Order: sequence, then C-alpha cells, then structure tokens
Amino acid sequence: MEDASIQSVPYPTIKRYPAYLQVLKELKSTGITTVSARDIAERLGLNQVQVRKDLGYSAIIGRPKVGYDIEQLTSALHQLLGWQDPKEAFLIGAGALGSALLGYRGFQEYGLDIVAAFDLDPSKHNTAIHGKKVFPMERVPELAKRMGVLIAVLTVPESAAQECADLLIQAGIRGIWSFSPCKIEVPDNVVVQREELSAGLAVLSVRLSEMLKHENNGPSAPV
Amino acid sequence: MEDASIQSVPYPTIKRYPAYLQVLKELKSTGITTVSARDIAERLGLNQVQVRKDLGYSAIIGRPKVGYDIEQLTSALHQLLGWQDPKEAFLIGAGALGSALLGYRGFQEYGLDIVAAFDLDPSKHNTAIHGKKVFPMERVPELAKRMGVLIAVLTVPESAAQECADLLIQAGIRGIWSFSPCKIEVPDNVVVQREELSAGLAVLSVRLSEMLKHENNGPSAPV
DNA sequence: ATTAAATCGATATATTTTTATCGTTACCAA
DNA sequence: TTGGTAACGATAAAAATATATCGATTTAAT
Repeated sequence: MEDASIQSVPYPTIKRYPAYLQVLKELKSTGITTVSARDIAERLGLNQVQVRKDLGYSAIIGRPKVGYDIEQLTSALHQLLGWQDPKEAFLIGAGALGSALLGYRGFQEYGLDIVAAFDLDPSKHNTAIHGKKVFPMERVPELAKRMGVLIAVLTVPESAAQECADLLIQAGIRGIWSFSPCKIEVPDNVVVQREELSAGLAVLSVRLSEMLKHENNGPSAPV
Repeated sequence: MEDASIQSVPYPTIKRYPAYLQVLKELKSTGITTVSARDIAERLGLNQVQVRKDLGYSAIIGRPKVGYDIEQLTSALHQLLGWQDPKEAFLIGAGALGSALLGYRGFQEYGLDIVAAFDLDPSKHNTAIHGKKVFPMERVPELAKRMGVLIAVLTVPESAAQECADLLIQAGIRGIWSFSPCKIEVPDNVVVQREELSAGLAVLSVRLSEMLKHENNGPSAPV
C-alpha cells in the first residue's frame, strides 16, 4: 500500500548488503543463530548505528539483548536485493576478463547464474570455457528470448561496447553489468551498471601514496 | 607548505578520476587539445559543476570559453593518483579470477604492472599464465624485497585470504587490492582496498527489479 | 522480584557530497 | 573596438549520508 516510489533503500546501503550476507553466512556456518548490529559492525569495520539503520529497511526486528535472527535476516536481505532465486545471465565477450568471470563460482551466491557466453570472434564459437558454451553474437536475440534471459555481463573491449549493447537491447536484455570503461547509451527501460575496477585501484593508489608520504614526512619532523 | 594532512581529495572524486582520464584519452586520440567541464560531464552523465570542482583539486586552471588543456590535465590527474610511473605488483592466487587479471592489459594504463604471480597450489608452480610466471607463495618475501614490490593483488579464496595477507605483510607489501569478500586484518602501516564485485551486482539487481516492478504497476493504474 | 547490562529503534546532530547561482574572464564576430 | 557568449571559479544552498544520543525493552543474575 505504501508508495515508496523510486528507490526506497539508499544505494550505499544496498552496496553494504552483500557484505552483511557474507558475515551472516559465516556465522551461520558456526552454528550461531542470532547476531547483534554491533557484532556485524565490528566484523566489517563499520559504525553500529549505520548497520542498524541499514537493517531497518527490512521487516526484521531485532530483540534487545539478543540481536537479529540470522536465518530471517538472511532471507530478508536476499529479498531486498532480489536474490531469492538465481537470475540467468549471458556473458558477452569471452576475452581475458570474460573467461575469468565464467570460471568464477561466486556469482551464484549473488543470485546470478551465467548460462552461456557470446563473442564476436568466430574462432571462439562452439568452444566451451569453464563448461559454458560460446555462441556467435548473432544468436543472442534468439537464445535470450527462448530462455527468458534479461541480464547480460558485458566484458568486451571499449570499442565494441556500444555495438554489443545495441544488439543486447534488441534482444530484449534489460540489465547490463558493464566492465567496459565507457559510457553506453541505452533507452530508459534498460539499466546499465558500470563496474569500474579502476576506481578501486585509484583509491588504493592514493591511500598508499599518502601513507608512504606521511611516513617520510612525519617522523623526521614538521619543524 | 600547506598541511592538507590526511586525505585532501575526497574519495568520490578520486573514484571519478579514472573515468575522466578515459575521456581525455579518447579526445586526445581524435586530435582535440582542450575540453570543457561541460563536455566531460555530458560524456559521463555527470553534473558539470561537479566535474569543475573535481578538476579544481589539481593545479590546472581552465580558460573561460576554451576549457582545460587535455595534455596538462591528464598529467595532473595522473599525478594526483600517483600514476605517473607504473607500480610493480604481485598477483596472489592464480585461480579463475587471478588468471583473468593476469591477462587483462588494462591495468598498465592505470599505473599497475603485474610482474609475477604466486599460488599455494604446487601444481601451478613454474608454469606461466599469460606470460607471467607463477611462483610458490614462500618466495614472496625474497622476490618482493629484491624487486622492491609494494603492491599485491589478492585473488585467493576467502579461506586463504588472511593467511596470504599475513605472508604479504611479512614480505613488506604495503598495499593490498583484495578481491576476496572478507575482512583482512592488517597493521596500521598497510592499506587494504576491498574490491566488492557483489556491490555492483547488488545495485544492478535492485535497479532492475524496481524498473520491472514499476512497469507492471505503473501502466495498469495506481487507483 | 529487583536490578544491571546489552541491545534495539527513534530522533537529533554532524558531516560529506552534490547541485545551483552568480560575478568574472577570455574569446569571437560584427 | 565593442558587445555577446561560453566557460571558469567561488560561494551558497540543498540533499544525502553517517554518527551520536537517549529512552525503551528484554534477558540474566542476584
């Protein structure tokens, strides 16, 4: 009944959910059944109020002096993320990065099941990488429709990104997880999420330089 | 002389710098020599004031009616990121994701040069992946010291992450770019940057579900 | 039963980040 | 030369995000 229109849960919160799930999974495996916000916060290096607020977007209520039920919380977060049942996805671009992602089992845990790969390069067609068949790009529309696939992981070179995206859109793909470092134009009814590996590396570089710099300046005196 | 201690450029800004560099590189390749903040903003889908502010952290001043000099701006951003000269790095964990990153040429552009790989699994030792030799983990300390390597890319399973990190720290590694979805404990003089692929996927999932949901609710009436 | 301690949830505050506005400057064309 | 315009940089406002505080609630121990 409540409207909540347009993005109820803030993005920074959504980004933290997978980490929470990771902690919950770990705790569950040790037989523990409840967890406090403070505990989660400590394990992830976050503020405990923030964790409580993040969890507050779910319907799960914690019990004072006890915490949250791990089982309940896990399924609530899965639901908020739309990870209840795995979504099938195509991988576009079976190069170095693409092949890697094909072999990466972790995604299944994140509700993503890569069922086939596609590539422009004919020499790759009809081979299999990590057990996933590689098809020609032309077959995306046909297979997407037949299998009802809505998500594509795009790992092609920058130069081919827009071209491939156009084909995906024609094929009825609605969500594109792009690893190409460029903007992709899509209609309003398609979502593009750009994964910027370089952003993380940039932050590491800066933090490291700052640390090394302070080390050199710091001890030897500010005057 | 100015103090500026502890992180002068905000992290959100730093994360956008690689995208700016991408645009600058593209423009430069077409022979253009200057660019306006508005133009960069449009190409990346950002606000032009934000771009101007981000660029303001560099010493480069733009000229009204002309914009910024692409050459100057590029090297200024490289400097702010510590990407002037490529940093050598080790890759730890030559599994699916690790092998991929070894084959990924893009990092060189980001000032990172992966010079060797290491793995716990003896069957991988003394092989080469994408032209990079794989060594036993035990040899990290020796080689790190000899080559003066300070950065490691960590792509091992969660269960081995802390163990490997401990070894890296002993070996004098000061920056760890971790792809393992878990917290790693390190001393104050070591920087860990966690790359959370799952965070991006979480955002995609939510945005996609919201779009599909609105599509179903929207047109057919709110009542 | 009563009290002490842990934890929640709500509210309030602080901080960070983004966006808007405005005056100034340099280029271009008339 | 002069006027118009594109773009900058600075300042101010708004929005989003993170943190602190506090009363309420539940458990466990005395």
